[in-house]
Amino acid sequence: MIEVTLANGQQKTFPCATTPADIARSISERLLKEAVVARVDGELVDLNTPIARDSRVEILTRTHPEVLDVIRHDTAHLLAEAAKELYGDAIQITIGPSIENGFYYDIAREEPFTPADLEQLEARMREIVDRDESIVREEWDRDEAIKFFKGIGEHYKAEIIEGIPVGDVVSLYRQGKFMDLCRGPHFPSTGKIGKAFKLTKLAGAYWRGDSKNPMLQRIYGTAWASEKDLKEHLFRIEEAEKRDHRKLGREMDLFHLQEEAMGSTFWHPKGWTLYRTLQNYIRGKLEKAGYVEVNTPLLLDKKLWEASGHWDKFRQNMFTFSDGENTELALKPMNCPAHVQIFKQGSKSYRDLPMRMAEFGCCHRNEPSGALHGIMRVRNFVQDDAHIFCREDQIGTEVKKFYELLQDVYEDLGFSEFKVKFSDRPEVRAGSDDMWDRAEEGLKTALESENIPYIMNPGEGAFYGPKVEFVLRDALGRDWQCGTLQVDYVLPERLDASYMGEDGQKYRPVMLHRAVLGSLERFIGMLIEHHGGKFPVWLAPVQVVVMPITSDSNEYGAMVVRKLKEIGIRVEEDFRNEKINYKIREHSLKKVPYLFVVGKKEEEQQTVSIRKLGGETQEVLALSAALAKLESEGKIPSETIRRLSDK
RNA sequence: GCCGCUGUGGCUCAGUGGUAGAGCGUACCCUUGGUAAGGGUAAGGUCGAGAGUUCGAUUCUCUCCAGCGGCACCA
Repeated sequence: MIEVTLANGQQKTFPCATTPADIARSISERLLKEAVVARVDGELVDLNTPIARDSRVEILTRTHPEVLDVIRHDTAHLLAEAAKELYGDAIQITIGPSIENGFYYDIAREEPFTPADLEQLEARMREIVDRDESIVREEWDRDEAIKFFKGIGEHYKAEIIEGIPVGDVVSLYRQGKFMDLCRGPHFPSTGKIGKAFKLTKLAGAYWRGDSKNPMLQRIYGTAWASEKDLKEHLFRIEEAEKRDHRKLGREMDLFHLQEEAMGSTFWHPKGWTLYRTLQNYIRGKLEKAGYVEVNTPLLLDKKLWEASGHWDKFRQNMFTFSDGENTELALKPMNCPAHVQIFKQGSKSYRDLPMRMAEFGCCHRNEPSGALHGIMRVRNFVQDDAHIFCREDQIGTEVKKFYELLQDVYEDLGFSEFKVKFSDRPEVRAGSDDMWDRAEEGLKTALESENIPYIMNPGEGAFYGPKVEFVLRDALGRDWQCGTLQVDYVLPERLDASYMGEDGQKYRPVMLHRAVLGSLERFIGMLIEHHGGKFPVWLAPVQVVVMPITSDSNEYGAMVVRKLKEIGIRVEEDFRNEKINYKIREHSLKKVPYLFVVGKKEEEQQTVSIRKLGGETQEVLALSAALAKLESEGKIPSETIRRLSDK
């Protein structure tokens, strides 16, 4: 007999090898009917997994949040079964995990799948749900399983099992005539999976994620616990499409891209205003945080990149050419080596440290064509880059100061949430293990002493040092890695930077690479999507449009425009011979935060009728009050630094 | 770079083996209208580029380019 503790704390005894299904039945027929998987001592298992010892058992139904993953995984199996039924030996199945919002299955097939195939597959998946096939776990000997999958022509599956140690037992799941290698758990039958799923897209994907391997066809799908959840998800996708920065960039006349300059941005007047506003905002913050701004050459001799180590690792992603004489040059892909050159001019003393050197550095990287994406991933971009040259014992304070700056900026820009990721040494790297130990330790200590919670991101550091990444969550719940902070002992060594210490000896400075926004292009793309184009007033490229009701009020309107310009508001006038409805609609679609309507009444009383973007009503304010309102709302929020400590 | 899809006026998109159409936008005219589209007229296209099949290609085939969705990459 075993003793089972239920979720409500109740204890019951059952015969040995009782299954969660038996337990559910003992509680109520209804629970048995609704049960889909169980959690035994913290681990999710099938309903018919025998329980061998005293355990805590929780019976889960489909509405439990952890079950969603199982639903998605089950749906992936439905897809594989449907595909085998429809295409048989013409395909091989490989892997099909659950992912955020859904699942995918990678399938090997000569012929490409078409959207029509997706419809067929989806219809067949629904049939399999209707058939309500039992899903049964079987334990196989490893070698037997390999033989089995080879026998049915599933060589990818066989290859996966070959990676499992000899003598191990592998679990297979059988549903109808379909067998798949799988760890589980799964629902007891296909009928319970439900039909709140949809196949969404087709894509290529490399076998085992390696570009040297053959390419498989990946079918993506989304799956949910209920039809309602599915609908909501599809609605969210539609909303995201409406906010696409490429679409809004065009509609709001911010920028454009074209073939002749692929991967580079043509900033239109309004977009450039936005860009400059953001840049000036950051510039103000940096100045108050004790940075100095510099500017360095775009073109640098290849020798410098060889010395820094970038040539070795990134040459294929650099734009290089000869000057026609003896020199090979590269467009800088980043600013660090150039900043070291400035540091090296003259001799530096420990008294000069920390030296915080910032640059809105214009970088070029020859990104693979398939990587380009709107203005989010481009070949020509500007970073809000800076390098802090400091002593090792100053790392902690500098990390703290940077973190404060970062929090301050993110808050101003309308982000309330961000995550911190810690990336440690990658496989291919520069510098000794000893150096990496020190760099990783120093950075971790700095984070921990500031009580900054972080998650590990193993092996993802830069080639010269460990990296902290700051990941913003936008209004649609998507994550964007923006800020970064990297500790680097390698470059100062390689490029021979030094300072004189208190004892008159030469020392190597440590270099902290850091950015708050990352690439301005990418950040602006993200800002556009985060705000759906409806920027806070201080960022909006056009803050106010003044529009007279009839041409009789043009003169008064022009005066209002003049007054707004005098106080530095970005204002446009719309004196066209159009109805007020038409103008309201047009400028609302262009997402102008404030529309000032002026007519006879306003002129007589020296007021303006204000319509705020998204509002249904209007507010009539004295002109002087309206000016004061805009002046305060339109101000760049860098006037005060809230949490920044003094140097 | 790899796999798939797409490429028609400024934008969104129809369409056809016999060299093209709509809506919006633009220009002009009428309209002076109080908070999300007033009316009329007109202009505007080498149908992504090149080659091939054909009497004839925007349409079919091939190559290339770019965009889109993924994968790989991301100092």
